[in-house]
Amino acid sequence: MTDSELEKFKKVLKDENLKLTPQRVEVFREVCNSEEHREAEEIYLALRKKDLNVSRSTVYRTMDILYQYDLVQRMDIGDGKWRYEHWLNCHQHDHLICIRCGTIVEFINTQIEGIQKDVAEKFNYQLVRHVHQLFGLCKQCQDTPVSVK
Amino acid sequence: MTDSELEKFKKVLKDENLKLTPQRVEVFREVCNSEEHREAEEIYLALRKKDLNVSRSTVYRTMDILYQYDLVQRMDIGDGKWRYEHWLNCHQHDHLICIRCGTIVEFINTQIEGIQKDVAEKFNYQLVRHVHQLFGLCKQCQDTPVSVK
DNA sequence: GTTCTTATTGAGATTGAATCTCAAATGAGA
DNA sequence: TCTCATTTGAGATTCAATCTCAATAAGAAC
Repeated sequence: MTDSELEKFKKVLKDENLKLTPQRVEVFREVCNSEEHREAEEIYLALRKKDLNVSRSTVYRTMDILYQYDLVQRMDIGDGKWRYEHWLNCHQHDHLICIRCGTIVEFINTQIEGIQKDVAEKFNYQLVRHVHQLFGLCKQCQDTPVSVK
Repeated sequence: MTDSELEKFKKVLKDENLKLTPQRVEVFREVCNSEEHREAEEIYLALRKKDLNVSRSTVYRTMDILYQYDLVQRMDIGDGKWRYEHWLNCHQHDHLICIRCGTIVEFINTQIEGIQKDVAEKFNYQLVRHVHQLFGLCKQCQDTPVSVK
């Protein structure tokens, strides 16, 4: 987490009359310093492991704030859990997800963006956001036989 | 629900050693005869309204079977509930979803399919399925002021 | 049609992620 | 430093979905 990222967070808190607490800073730092796409529970456990004891409730609440004010991105791959990723210097990407091992890879395709705009326009929808996820088997899982119990 | 659709369902049940029960047929019929994208609960209530008393458990279980054997399509728009739609004569479409009123419109764009294949290939993923959802405001919601309580 | 075996149903209990509650603790402005 | 509204933490609650298990019913064999 760079200083400018922290400043951005502080500004949002100030502007929204939210308090700058150590817990909130630790949660934000934890998200910023990882390139993974993690669930709230994983972020909570990562903090505990570092002896930064922020409660589960506070992690969930802070992730909500971060998402609400566009400081993190979140995605739902259909298993009922939000996955969070930092949203710094890397706007506008979509995801390739391995259905066996769960590996998530990001991709950018500017062509699709244009098509999305066309589709929305055609149906008179004012586009706000989109979800575009490709599910498949990553190279490694294609080459690894399914283990038999 | 046409006869051929019912036959298809019967064949799946037979092939999988599953029994043809009146409850399963009613659930399948209910899904086939609607063009909506409904949650299991809504399907359950629709059946009750018609005095076809199939239990909630059975509706959930039957939807699982129907999805598992590709007789229905299901989607997750991020609110923690599966929405089901019949999957007859209309494969391969994606969705435009109004973030205010929830209206769901289907769209087909063959160009995107090609791009998806290219992306998967580039990352060495063997493509299995995809989720592509555009969220925005439908025409009506754009023109309707937000009601104040 | 009858019998038998096994799958299915229904009602309620359980799960698990996320949210809510409320007393105690703590920011931050005065 | 004081004050007060906000935040925290722990546990309770919510809600869709799944599981459990006794009662029921499908459907194969005869």
